[in-house]
Amino acid sequence: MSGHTLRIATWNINGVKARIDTVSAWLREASPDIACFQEIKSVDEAFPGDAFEALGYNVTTHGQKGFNGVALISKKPPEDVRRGLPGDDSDEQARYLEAVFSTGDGVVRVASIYLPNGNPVESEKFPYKLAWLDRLYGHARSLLAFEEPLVLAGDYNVIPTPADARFPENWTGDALFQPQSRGAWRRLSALGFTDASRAVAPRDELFTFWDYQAGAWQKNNGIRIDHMMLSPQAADRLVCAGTDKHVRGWEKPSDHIPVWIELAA
DNA sequence: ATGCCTTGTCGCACAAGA
Repeated sequence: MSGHTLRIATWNINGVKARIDTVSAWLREASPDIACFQEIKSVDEAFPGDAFEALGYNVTTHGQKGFNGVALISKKPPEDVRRGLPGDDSDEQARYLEAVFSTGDGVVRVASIYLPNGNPVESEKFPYKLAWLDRLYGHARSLLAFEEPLVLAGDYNVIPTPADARFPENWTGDALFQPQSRGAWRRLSALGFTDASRAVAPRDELFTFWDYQAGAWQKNNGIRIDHMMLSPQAADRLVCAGTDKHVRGWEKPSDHIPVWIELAA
């Protein structure tokens, strides 16, 4: 061990154009080595990469018009960039971006994931979510064969357990808390991934999302849906984890907050 | 609660989010 740590974060920023100042302020404060963004809501050509490059970052995007879209912001340039989740060539939604980064101690593979919301459950959106979870399972299993530090980070749109919601009874009919969604989450975990936030703080609230509506933030009506899943080789290097909850109280906040880990590097 | 906010779109309201 060199004694250094690699700081990796994930944040659903809810629109990069509306969040340039907020995101820039957070990058200055948190100084992550790698940041995974979701819901950039921008095509690649319109992504304001200059603002982040001015802070010393490389910018890699996988966007689409209006909705969805993911990005990787990194102090070191990415290698082996993969855009899109394998398993369905007809899927045109930009929800998956993966790359490899060199560190002081080998490489780390990082994915920025924006899982489908899936509501309402009686619509076609819910089976799309479950199919996407199945595809993620298959791809994650294939990546585990590399036996390297791997971080699957992002907005999973899954509330894993009742402890991950302030009012779990309010979510029983929601796609985020359906038995099928939670079952798919458990199957992914059972492949051998470590839920970094829970591993470090088993009993804390650790909410990552508070709705803009009905004073959810003021009432602490939150849920934990942004997760960082670590391969065994990444989990072996886990030093600490946390959330930047104070960012939810800033001007023009996203409805999600940054979630981060530090890996020995 | 179909509501409550917020963002993006080429809008003069709407879809989507969670």
